[in-house]
Amino acid sequence: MSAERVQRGAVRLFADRGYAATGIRELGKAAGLNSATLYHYAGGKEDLLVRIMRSCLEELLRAATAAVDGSDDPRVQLARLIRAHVGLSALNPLTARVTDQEIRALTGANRQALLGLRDDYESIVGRVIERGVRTGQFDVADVRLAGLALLGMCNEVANWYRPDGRLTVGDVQDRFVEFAARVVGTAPATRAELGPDQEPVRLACEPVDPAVETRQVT
Amino acid sequence: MSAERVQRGAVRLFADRGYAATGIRELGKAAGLNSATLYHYAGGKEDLLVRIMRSCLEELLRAATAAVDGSDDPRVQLARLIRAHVGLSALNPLTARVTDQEIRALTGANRQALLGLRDDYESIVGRVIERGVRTGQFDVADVRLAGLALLGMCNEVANWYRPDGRLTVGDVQDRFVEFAARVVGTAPATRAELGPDQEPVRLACEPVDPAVETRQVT
Amino acid sequence: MSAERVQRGAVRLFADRGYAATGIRELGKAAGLNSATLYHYAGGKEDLLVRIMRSCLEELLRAATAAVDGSDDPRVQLARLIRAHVGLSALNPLTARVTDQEIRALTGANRQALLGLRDDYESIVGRVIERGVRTGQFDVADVRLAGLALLGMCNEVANWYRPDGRLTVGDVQDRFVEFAARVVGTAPATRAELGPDQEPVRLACEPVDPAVETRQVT
Amino acid sequence: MSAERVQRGAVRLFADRGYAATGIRELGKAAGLNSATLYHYAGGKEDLLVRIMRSCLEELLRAATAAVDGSDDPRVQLARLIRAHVGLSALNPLTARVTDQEIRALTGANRQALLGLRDDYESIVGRVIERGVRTGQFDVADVRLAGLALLGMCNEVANWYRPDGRLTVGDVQDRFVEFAARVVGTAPATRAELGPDQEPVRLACEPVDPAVETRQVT
DNA sequence: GATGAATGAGGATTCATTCAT
DNA sequence: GATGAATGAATCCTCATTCAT
Repeated sequence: MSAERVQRGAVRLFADRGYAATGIRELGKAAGLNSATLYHYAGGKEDLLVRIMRSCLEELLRAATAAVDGSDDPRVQLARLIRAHVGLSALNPLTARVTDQEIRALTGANRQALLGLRDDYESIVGRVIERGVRTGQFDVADVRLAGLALLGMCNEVANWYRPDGRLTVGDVQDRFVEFAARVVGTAPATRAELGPDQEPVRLACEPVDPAVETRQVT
Repeated sequence: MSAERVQRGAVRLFADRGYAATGIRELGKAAGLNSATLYHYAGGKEDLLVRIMRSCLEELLRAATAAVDGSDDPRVQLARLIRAHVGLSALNPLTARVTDQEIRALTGANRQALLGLRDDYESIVGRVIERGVRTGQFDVADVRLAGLALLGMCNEVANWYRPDGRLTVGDVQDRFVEFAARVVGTAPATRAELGPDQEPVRLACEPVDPAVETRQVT
Repeated sequence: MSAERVQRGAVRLFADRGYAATGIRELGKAAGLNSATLYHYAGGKEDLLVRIMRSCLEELLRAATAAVDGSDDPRVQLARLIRAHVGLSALNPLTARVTDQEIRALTGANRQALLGLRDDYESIVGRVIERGVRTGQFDVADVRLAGLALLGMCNEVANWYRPDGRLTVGDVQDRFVEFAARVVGTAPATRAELGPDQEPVRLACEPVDPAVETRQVT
Repeated sequence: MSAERVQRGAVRLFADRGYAATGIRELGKAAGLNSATLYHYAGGKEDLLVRIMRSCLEELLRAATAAVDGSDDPRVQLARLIRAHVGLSALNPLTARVTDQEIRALTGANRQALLGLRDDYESIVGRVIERGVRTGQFDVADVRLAGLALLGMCNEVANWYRPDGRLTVGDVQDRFVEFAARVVGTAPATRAELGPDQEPVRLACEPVDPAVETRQVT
């Protein structure tokens, strides 16, 4: 399908140069299309970006909801959230990077809608920490700050993870679950507690060979 | 001095819209200058960005070096590093954000030079963790990952800290020192161990009233 | 028949926005067709315009010829000409407007052909005035100017007449016959002199509900 | 002054091809400027058109007001109005044509504003006819229609008058004053009644050598 | 008879930059 | 030190048109 080829080319370029610095002709060339034809599939540059970001945020939100719904134990919920976030970011680093950095490029209703999705996700994380603190399982002085620290940690995974690097997605998930547990002052949930692993989803818009310059994990 | 007014206006706009999306006439207007006059002070758009980023990275590097030089104890070094990084980011959130996000906008030698500065800083952090692990004070399974987690946490401070928010710079520094200590599996250095506080530097290019849309800490 | 639906949609759009400002996709949408299908019926944008204008000018010419042929009395001929022109314009205001204003949009042979038709019509009017002056029935200082004044008066009917307004087509015809007679310094021909009324023709390309913004007669 | 050269070139092209069919690059070339430089002077294509049309309508309105203010006699007022309208159209045929035909090209507030000016002018004409009818000097069955006929006659002057043709501006004014008087059923005001002649204004935006294809008076 | 896909050319506008004043 | 004028190149996007299906 051609619409996906367009998106994949766009994600690579947006991740590399940034949305504003990427021209429509470049986007066309990356998809093997005339720049005019691109409008047939994508309907404008911002629409293209919106669709990419929306697919990423909606999947993140879906995965986060599933993570929280599967258990009542904040320790387990937190571990699953981290696994979901890290997994999605590591499996789709370019899409995740674009989604994280280019919200400012959106205008009007598009911006509001996607900011809303992002806020929805972040408040899921916040509520899990709150509950952990209430149950006494977590030990955090400032719930809001702890959430921001965790989100920061996870968000940046997309900036350095490389599929062809030293670490598998599972490795990074495991380590980050531990980091997160430590940040909130609890023991990481065990594999047994987590239940069957939720495979992170590979997004249709994520380029297959992310040969993009980035900080590589070695 | 007018060159500083130019930089401050530029930082605000770059942080808000991004470098590529900011026009040189906007930069001029923000500084109260004709766009042609701007070339007198800043000598082109990329030069302007380079100077901003260089001042930020050099200060970060200076502060990190000072942090490490003042002690041999990895716990103390880590705490001081975190305080420096968080302090600089929180006191200069717009500049820090631009510095973190716009390296990709640079070309040729400028890019290489600033990537070099960033790597220099990151390797200081890496070495401190390594030493902590070697001395047995830190408990980390993967040194590289721990460094990335800490850097991620700290880098994103610039994305949400607000001077007029609920928390002082010192508050955030204190909490993040604790988070960092937990991530590497150690106890945070006490105030006494840290010695006299190194005041974070307010950069000349940081706008005074950062009334810029961002995720606010509440 | 679909070709007529295409023409009707085109006339409305051309009359509203102008030929050059109307896109071929708009034309398609107005006819409920894909823009490619439109080529099947109309064979290109200019062809579409030519056919519209030609049908209007040919009808005008036909009606003018019939008006002149029916009598030898310049007073009667003039009255019939005016009735024909005003009737056609009022019954087909959108088509008439397009025909009057968009000759400049035509190229090459198309332009020459339609300019020819228009000139043919105008010289019929001119000859009637000339004859009236020669017979002493008309009192005009400058034949050419009188013709231009009459044509101007009648041409603009298409710019303000509204079928759903206060006046019927017949009303306007009657008044304009009187105006024209006065301009050339004669008494208007009576109904009896005119003979059986020639009903103005409703063109196939004229949209049925001319809900187009125009100066309304109130 | 360069801004006038821009306007003059624009008027010629707009009158010739129409606003929508005229490209910005053509406008630039006609003024001997790069298309980008044109924005320096004119600030966009629509702005350029608006300024042209406004100058024409404002002058028309000014002249009409002066015509009416100078006398209480509807016959005199009418004659002066016609002289003003015809004079302005004949002295500035290209500008007048553009002003008359391109209102539809305007958008939003621009359109409203200029439609307002046009309506103001037309209602001046309407009121003069009304008064003439009330005083019994004019003999018209339908005031509104008489006004439309007069306006139509005068408006089209811009479509055929040529400065280098057979007739002077004064000739056309004289004849049209007579036509108008006849249309409303009165005797034309004499030169003595009219008082000192109001010279029609040559607009700054009217091209000096109107070598533009048009119906020539011969 | 109808259409989605495709394209080169061109639409208006803004770009970063230079330079004479 | 400061600026208005100027420009070629680039911006995003729409144009009219063709053609395989």
